[in-house]
Amino acid sequence: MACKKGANKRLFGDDFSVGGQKVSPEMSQMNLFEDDDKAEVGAGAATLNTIENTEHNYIFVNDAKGRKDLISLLEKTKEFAFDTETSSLDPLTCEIVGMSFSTEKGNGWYVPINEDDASWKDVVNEFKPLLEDPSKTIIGQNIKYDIQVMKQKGVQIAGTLFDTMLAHYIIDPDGKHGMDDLAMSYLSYEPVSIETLIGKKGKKQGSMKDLDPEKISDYASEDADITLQLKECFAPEVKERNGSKVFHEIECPLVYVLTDMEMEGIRVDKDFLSNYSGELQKELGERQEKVFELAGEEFNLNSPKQLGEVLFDRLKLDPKAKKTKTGQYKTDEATLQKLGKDHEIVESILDFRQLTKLKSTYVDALPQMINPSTGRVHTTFQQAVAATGRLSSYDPNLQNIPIRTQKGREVRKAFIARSDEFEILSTDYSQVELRIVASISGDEAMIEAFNSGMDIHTATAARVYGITPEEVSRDQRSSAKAVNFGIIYGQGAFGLAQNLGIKRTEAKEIIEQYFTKYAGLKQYMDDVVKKARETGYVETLTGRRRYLRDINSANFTVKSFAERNAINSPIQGSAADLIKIAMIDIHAEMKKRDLKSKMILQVHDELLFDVHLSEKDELKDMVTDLMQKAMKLKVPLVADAGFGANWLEAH
DNA sequence: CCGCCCACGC
DNA sequence: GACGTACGTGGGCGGA
Repeated sequence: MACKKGANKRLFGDDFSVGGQKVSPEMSQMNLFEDDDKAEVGAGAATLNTIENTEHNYIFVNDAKGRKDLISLLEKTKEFAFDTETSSLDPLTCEIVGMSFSTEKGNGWYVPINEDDASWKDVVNEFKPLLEDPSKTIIGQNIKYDIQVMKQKGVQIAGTLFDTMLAHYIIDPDGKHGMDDLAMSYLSYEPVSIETLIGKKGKKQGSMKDLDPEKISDYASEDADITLQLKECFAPEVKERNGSKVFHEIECPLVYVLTDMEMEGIRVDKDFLSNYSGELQKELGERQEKVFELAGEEFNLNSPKQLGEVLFDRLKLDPKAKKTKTGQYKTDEATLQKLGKDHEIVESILDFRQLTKLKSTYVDALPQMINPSTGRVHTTFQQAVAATGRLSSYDPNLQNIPIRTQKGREVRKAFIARSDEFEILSTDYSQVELRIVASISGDEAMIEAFNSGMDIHTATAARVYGITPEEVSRDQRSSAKAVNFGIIYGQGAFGLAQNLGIKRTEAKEIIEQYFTKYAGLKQYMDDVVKKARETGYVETLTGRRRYLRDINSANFTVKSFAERNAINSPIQGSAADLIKIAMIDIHAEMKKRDLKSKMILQVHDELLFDVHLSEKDELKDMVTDLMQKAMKLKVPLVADAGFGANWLEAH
């Protein structure tokens, strides 16, 4: 079968049978298939088929009759691949240029749309009932994008989804999930590149909108065709790898949730940020002057290279200064911190660094990301990037808004409710990863600690130091907290020592005590690594797998890294599964109750809502309840909630 | 344009 | 004794 990773490695010519294909009447434009002009094959080289040498029937549908026939054909099929062509990559502002469909291997239809024509909406509306039919299965590659485009154009896709990108993410989360990569790996096929249509990436790249629709047609139909073929390929593979539940019940339904959250966006207070930018600028100038004065010269303080040379070549602050692998001096926070507090310059440099980061990454960047038509910022959640199963957020990244420092936290005041009839609700899981590790490992002591409702770090300290919870000191609690976190990441004595600023031997003792008291945890960590060695993968609570190819590596460092992944991935991944389930449940319930409030953000263990004042109590109760019930663990799940005019107040 | 360094979150 | 905490995104620098 062509449907196998690495199929592209095989010699050309052994998988050309397209037999068994039904040929529909529409296949009148069949391109004749030539199989004798590509016989030269480099030894071992990948040989890819292309549109030029592959049987296909792609149809350009540019009149009312053609569309009517296509729609009635699609209405008779239970599932089809769907793709949109657009004028840009932003689904909220782009124009739609066309839609393509495929129902079986080798076929495809392209329906051009021109938003400059008065009748463009009529064309879209002809397809509306079909696309809004909840009984269809709609197959797409990164279908969230197409759903958003269509929603923007007034069509609410509602069917069961099969996203080939997400399917491959389930099959191999560490892999690449782009369509071209997938087509080459699994179908031995190299799709027409978008660059042949609109030019190379960069400023000069053209737009689909400016092309002759007929020129787009084959490219677009091919995309739908390939997507359909990938679906055929991935569906059994997902099942084979125990991924049916996480794929069909979590990832695909989540697409609709993320669609709505992204399109909803979040309101950002431009004036507040503009004021704050001024304040930061003022302080930045002061810090920089201070540094230059103490250094005795001016230089680019944003350049780690120049800074390192000033500190270590000129001022000779540390004769044993560490260098990076590229030969520069290390100047990161930990390094500078160690130089000692006696150097006044260090404090000013670190202040400058913090202020620069805040200003450039957040305070100045966010207002520029406000969508002029909604007045809100709309992040994109990536669902197939983090190998553990977590989401990521970009453009802007709203999952790394500062909170640790006072000056950083201020930024959160800029995230505000949509109007004075709304407030922000923040709900977050308490200690979710530790609860999950307690549950997965079955460690009696940790389960008991959570069941007692005690503060977990205090409970841990009491155990490790053999004292009562009341006797636990601040230092003991923070040591215990550091170990608890270290456990999740597979940290060793070295890391813990560094973290706590203690000797390695001390750290080692603490860890040993820890594992004596939480023997079940130690057992879990050993077991999961052993399981990874035997099977080659680890799994989350929903069956989400991560393959760890390096788990038996002869290279100590590489193997150790894989072992830490073996420990961490099921924990982090199960937490990701958990909140995704909660999001799907909450989204469904909000829709069912037809609430005015909206879910707007997810930050790994936290959800953010824009809440109508009339729904405050109802929503808070419903959300925390569904979060806590999302999975049944051996320990209680606890979700906390808070309201505020802005994100800082609510959290 | 891209790799590196650094820093923000969970 | 190696090596030294998981997962991300992004800004600015500096060299190609």
